[in-house]
Amino acid sequence: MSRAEQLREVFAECGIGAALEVVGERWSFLILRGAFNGLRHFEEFQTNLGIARNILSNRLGRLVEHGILRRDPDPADRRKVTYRLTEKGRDLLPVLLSLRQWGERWISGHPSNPVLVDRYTRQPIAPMMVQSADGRELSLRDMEWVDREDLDRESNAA
Amino acid sequence: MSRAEQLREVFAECGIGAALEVVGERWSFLILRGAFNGLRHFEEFQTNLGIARNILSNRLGRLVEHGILRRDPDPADRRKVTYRLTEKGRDLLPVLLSLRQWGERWISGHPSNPVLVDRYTRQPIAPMMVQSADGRELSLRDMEWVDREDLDRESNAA
DNA sequence: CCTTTCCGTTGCGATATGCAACCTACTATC
DNA sequence: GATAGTAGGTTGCATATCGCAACGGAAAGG
Repeated sequence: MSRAEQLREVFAECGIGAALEVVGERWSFLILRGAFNGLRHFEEFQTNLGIARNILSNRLGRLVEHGILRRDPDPADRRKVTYRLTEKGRDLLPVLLSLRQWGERWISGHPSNPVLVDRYTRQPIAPMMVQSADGRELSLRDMEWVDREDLDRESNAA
Repeated sequence: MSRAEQLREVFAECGIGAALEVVGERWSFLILRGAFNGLRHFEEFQTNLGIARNILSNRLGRLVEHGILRRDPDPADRRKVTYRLTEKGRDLLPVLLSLRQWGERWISGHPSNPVLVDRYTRQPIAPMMVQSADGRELSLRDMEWVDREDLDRESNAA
């Protein structure tokens, strides 16, 4: 097995590694943040993020390849191309929000702008947290890592 | 203000960028995954992840610098150094879990091992989701990006 | 002593990124 | 319909980061 294949295994043996293979490169998260905030066109991403054009091109291509963004011609202006989130891409919102809330709390020290609010109550969304199946908030002390097979044996024994 | 300028402001201050400066490099998330799974020693990280030793040294140093890991001598063996998560580091759990769940759902297609369970009910934890302040699950359609000052004006007007 | 283990560091080649210039469609203006 | 400008790239080249293997000091262990 080649070194590259070994690495791929290391990355892929866990959902985190699998996810990072797709969105773990530099700029990918920032491009996605832009997409969630309404950026659609190449030039918008480029000027707003200050990313190098070749890298932006590469990242957009990768995100499209992996089905996270959809690439369509702009019907209003045939020079333009629109990049938008697919469902797979939109489903990354919890990742982005967790990261953002952590950054606000521990690095920048203050909430950033704009705020994501409940459209109807106008209240900012709640902090992301880990919850039990029945909705209680869990801290690390309340949790345990269990091998999947051991867990199956437990439930069979019960 | 032009649309481009509006967008520039949107991105100027954001916790995501701040967070990525600290944990956005290659391997950082995987090292943290290891730490959450109980890895403590340099050699454990190295053999478990297959990461190059110089890079591992660099990343551990950065994570310690930023207060995400604590570096202590091992009282039982003075050759050894233990790296453990600080509170700031443990607070990254929602990020890691969101990423992992996304990877399981959209990339690897199956849950990975081991599973994080509620210590008492033995049930796997719930999927990470975005919630309103009063605990309802929100989808993107239920939410809206609002400028912080506009939001303040809204609440004053009400 | 002598060997092994642990946590790095160093040198060097390979890969990824940044920057500027260039290119091809298409659009807008006159 | 010639000219200029815009959108979305590509290409060449410099720099930064990464991966690998070899080496080193300090502490166990025998």
